[in-house]
Amino acid sequence: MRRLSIVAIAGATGTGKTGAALRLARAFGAGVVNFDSRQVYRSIPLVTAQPSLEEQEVCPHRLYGFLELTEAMHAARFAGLAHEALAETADQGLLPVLVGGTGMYLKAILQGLSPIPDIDPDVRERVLAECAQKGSDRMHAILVSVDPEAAARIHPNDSQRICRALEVYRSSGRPLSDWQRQKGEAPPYRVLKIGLHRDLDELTVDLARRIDSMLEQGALYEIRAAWKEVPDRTVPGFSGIGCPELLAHLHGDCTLKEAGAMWLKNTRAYAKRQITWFKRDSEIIWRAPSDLSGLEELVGNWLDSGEDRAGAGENQ
RNA sequence: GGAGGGGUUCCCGAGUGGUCAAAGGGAACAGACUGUAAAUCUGUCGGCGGACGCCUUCGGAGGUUCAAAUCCUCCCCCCUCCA
Repeated sequence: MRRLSIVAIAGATGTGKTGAALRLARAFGAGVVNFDSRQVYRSIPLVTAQPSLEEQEVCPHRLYGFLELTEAMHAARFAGLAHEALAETADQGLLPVLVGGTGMYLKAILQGLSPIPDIDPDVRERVLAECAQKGSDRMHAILVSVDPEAAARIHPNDSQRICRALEVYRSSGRPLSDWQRQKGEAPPYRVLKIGLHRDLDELTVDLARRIDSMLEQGALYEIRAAWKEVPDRTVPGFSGIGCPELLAHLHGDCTLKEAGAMWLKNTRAYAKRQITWFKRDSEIIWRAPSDLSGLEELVGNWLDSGEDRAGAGENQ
């Protein structure tokens, strides 16, 4: 992997990351690489707030809207795709700019993941079935006996992580905690992390506005079409906020107004989780979306300082 | 006008003499997080104090009782039904 200089723009949903990225595209000739776990789905660009076609015309955009609703994504797979996309962007002579809101994906890209092998699908299915039957408490007790270290870290109610740990053990024959001792390899990137932060209450006002605007632009129509394509609510693509709410309305379970209220509530809660995640990252340089005036200077200086040290050619 | 039902902590909602600052859910706040991560999960959640505790709270005002959100009286408001 080459030593690329890349900019990462992080922040909660609706803080204007796309806009900030386009500023960099205009100023430096950048290419955007997504790191958002839901914006990868093809059939639901509006509901997942993918950059519009006009926005995507400003510069090359990668890893948006390429996946079928039925297909699952996960951090390791995404990181692999992102490395390719970053390299391709650099090959075009553009500054790669990672943009997104999935903290774990960004971490997987920038720090790497432990080299845990893929899980045998049969094992996975059996574990999930067993958990559904026995409940997370008893599954946790089982985990204690095979991987006490992981069990100590995972709460007995956290069925998702308990199942993951058990899957890894049963599928690979080694405890998850054992695998995780081997840290992932961080790529040799030189990274500038920029975070966009807004007060949550202020952000919520805009999130409400954005939902109204999505509905005006045909979010309901988009979901109806997606449902026609894949009439299954449990499919990975429909797990993004907005989908379950709109599907509930389409099935007559609630009014559109109620669906909108739920959508907003869930989006706000999600934004809160994103803020919690990113604020722990001490490498992030925070900016207010209302004042991005120094952004180009910040990035420009950072690029210059890197060239001095690493010499020419690192970026092309 | 008559007959019922109801007003509970930010919201919904349990609670019908003590074990009630009051179940449960939601919201909110704080947090965790290496392969589902827009997921999953945790803690706090009337005020003050380290705990024991003290103070304020269950529409309002009185009363009964050692003790009331819970019983009685009157008053205010809401809903349903009959007129």
